[in-house]
Amino acid sequence: MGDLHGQRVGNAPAIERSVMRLVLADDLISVVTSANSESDLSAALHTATSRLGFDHFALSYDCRPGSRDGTSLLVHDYPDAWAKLYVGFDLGGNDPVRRACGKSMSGFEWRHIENLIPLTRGDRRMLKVGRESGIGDGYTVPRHLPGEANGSCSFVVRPDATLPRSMLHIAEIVGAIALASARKIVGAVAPKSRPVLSERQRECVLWSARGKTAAEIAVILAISEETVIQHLKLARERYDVHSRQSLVLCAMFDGLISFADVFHWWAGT
Amino acid sequence: MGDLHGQRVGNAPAIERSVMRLVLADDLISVVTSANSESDLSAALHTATSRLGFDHFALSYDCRPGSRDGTSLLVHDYPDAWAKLYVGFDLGGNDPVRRACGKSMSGFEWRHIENLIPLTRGDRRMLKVGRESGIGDGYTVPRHLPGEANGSCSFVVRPDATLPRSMLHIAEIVGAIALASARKIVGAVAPKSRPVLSERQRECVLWSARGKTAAEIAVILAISEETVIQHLKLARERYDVHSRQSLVLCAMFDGLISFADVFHWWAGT
DNA sequence: TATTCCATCCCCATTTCTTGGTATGTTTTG
DNA sequence: CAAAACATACCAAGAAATGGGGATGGAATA
Repeated sequence: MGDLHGQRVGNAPAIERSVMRLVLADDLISVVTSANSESDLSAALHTATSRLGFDHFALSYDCRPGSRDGTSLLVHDYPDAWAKLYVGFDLGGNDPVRRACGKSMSGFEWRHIENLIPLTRGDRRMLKVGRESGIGDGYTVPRHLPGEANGSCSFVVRPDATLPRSMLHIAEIVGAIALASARKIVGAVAPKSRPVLSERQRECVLWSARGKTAAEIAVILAISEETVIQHLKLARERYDVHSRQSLVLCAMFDGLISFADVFHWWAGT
Repeated sequence: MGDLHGQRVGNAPAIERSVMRLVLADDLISVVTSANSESDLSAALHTATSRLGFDHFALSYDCRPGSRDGTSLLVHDYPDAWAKLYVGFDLGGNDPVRRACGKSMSGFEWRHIENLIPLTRGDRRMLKVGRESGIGDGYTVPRHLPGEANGSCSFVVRPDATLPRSMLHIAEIVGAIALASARKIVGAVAPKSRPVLSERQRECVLWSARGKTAAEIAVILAISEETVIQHLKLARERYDVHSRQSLVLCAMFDGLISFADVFHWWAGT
């Protein structure tokens, strides 16, 4: 084996551990990927949690962040004491981990949470109560779909234990896949035959989303203003909506235009 | 991942490949993590790209409008032909990969892009032109921070090559870390500079997003139409936009309203 | 306590959008 | 090939949105 890309691989036990980690990762990934129901997902995460060296997990997926009657999914195996406190006092709205999720693109250790958000006294009190209820340090994988959903998947150890640091990257992948599965489960967004706009219609909608008027779009696309109006008219009829706001939203929901399309252009101007 | 799952300890070449992959992953992660400038990041991604078995990479990171300096970052090593076409014809606004980023929580293969968004003829044409310019299949890792930024990191192979599937999970991690580094380089946006709408303003924007006119919103909220117009006016000024389309998009990007807010209401009415 | 922000209401001039038509030539597709 | 879809262009009436002025009372906050 020896020298790989300039790095010594190390001794035999190290190799064995590496192989074990990778095989473990592949195993867990396939298990979590195949989860097609809430109970499947819970079982898969339970398995992953213990085999990665954690004590607890919690996955939450909210289609409507901050609202009440939205589709949401919460699976966890937290100690009863903590679960009761958390749900009973609606601590979710004040959870610093949850807040930190909005500030990170990838997984983070709870011990480093102050690098992401400032902690208030209430936050520290909450973390302390958590420790008293069996919740120690943790690693949380956040994911966001602007305008659609927020989710997080946390792997947690007991108060007297330390995070299995060599497993964090695997936890990151497993967590991400678990969230994708969660989205599949609650979303169940069937790829139905949606009304697709023609290319020209899409362009007009995009420029409209960027805040341009029909006259401006006409100049940009080098066509008549009447033609632009016609394209937008037909596009509205396709979606059966009567305003540009709704038209833009429909096009965005269908993935015909994206935030990046709009904001990137804004940034470059 | 099924192809990975089949690999088992006991097969010497398989073990070697596994160890190589892990060592490679650890190696690349530390290289990409330590990137502290645009050129660092470019070099790190260049290394990662070739060692993962890809031919090209492209990372883009876009901050939301309103943030001051360095609102976006783009590093890539695409062939000149494609880069010139892409920039010259402003193909970014039509890029289906970019659009698909808004619909996925984790990395996706370009060949499966139709599972995420519908492809128009123009999209297919663009992909075809890409292939003629040396851009084949790819794997893109998207990340979103509501109200702050969108980013994506793509790893691409030549048209005649196939994606190194066993490396995709490592690509996912490397891509995520690269985006985190990009965020570090560009600089996190101060959250207080973000315009926040008042509750009433937000309500008006939401009903506007649902396709209601000012007069209708007035009836719904039981206030004067003039008041509704005033709320929307102030909201537009906060975001410095001049159309309801843009206003709705800004509010949605900031997480003040969501697709669920709009479409669930549509569904339930 | 003073100031700022919020919610509410009003007016007016101008621009833009929506809706209803019609029309011609090209491209795609069954 | 024929039918359908697309891109282009035009007209006209009425509805809606935008941008510019104001004004009041209350709540929060510094």
